[in-house]
Amino acid sequence: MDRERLVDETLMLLPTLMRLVERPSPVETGEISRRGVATDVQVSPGHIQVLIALTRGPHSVGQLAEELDVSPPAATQLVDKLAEHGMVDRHNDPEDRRVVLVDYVDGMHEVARRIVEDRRRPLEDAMSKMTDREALAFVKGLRLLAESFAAEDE
Amino acid sequence: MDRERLVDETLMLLPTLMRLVERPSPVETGEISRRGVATDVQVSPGHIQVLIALTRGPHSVGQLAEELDVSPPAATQLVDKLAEHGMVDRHNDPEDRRVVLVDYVDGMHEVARRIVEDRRRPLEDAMSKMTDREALAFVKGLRLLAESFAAEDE
DNA sequence: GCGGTTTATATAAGCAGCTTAAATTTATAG
DNA sequence: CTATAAATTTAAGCTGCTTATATAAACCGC
Repeated sequence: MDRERLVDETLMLLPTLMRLVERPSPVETGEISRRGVATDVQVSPGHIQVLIALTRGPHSVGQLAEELDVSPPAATQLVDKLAEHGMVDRHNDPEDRRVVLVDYVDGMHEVARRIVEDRRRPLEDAMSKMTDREALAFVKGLRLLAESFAAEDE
Repeated sequence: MDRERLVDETLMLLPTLMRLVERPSPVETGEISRRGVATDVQVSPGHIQVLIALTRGPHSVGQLAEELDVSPPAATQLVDKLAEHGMVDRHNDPEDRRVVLVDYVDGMHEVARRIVEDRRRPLEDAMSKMTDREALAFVKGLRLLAESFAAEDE
């Protein structure tokens, strides 16, 4: 098969997709405002990642950095903004007072679920046009690509 | 099938993949320096997109902006940098002197091919671990996702 | 042909999200 | 009990985008 064409198409598609994903959707901020959170909230993909990670329980800043594959300062920043908007809370780990545990503010679990839900919509739309096999292959491809690029810079 | 899990995994994977793709690979800049172009060249994904687009012939700045789905100033910037490094050239379209046609500098076609080749490597690695069906499904997924996100902001 | 509008590009200013380097606080080890 | 290491934060800086504005060329109705 002509892999070369597929590779080139991916090289063209990926950055464009990246820009689209980053591009703040006006709909989204509208949705959020309707829920009583500040109108001008900017939920970036990184923030969504944090919100999703927290559904699996509280995380330290370092764990978040590792899970998202960003530097610790970047994780701090993400948490900062979510905390500003009252979505998450920091408290010290009693076991090791250096670590900062991040968790949802009481009651915000549900709000987070709905914010993530908004972000999920375009993905669900896209996946609805794939067969099960295709959807699985797509996610597998993302995983392989992430591994491959990660391997590149050691 | 459990699409919800796939969607969530994608929401976690995509931003991380984006960061990895953006992350300048030290190897790459080294490769480039060996070819006589300045050592500190930073070939971003956007620049790669331009180089690939130009393999299909000269493009106006506006055409590049449209093809990469970026604003015209962003396209100007991308061309600026490639021109600084002597990769591409601007000349006026004789048919319409407002449009700036961008094309490879004489002899740089081959250099561009090799620069793109470097960028292609991690993708080829990843795709080598997929079946033909999977590779096709993966690219189809990227296309669908791009369409879906593009549809979101009108 | 001639003013007024549209189109293609460029310049300017600004912002978001990352990075590395340095500072701070707490834990650990000898 | 001091020296070192680890977790987080602060600070500074860079890149790649954006919108708003400027400039030059083309087009259009008359």
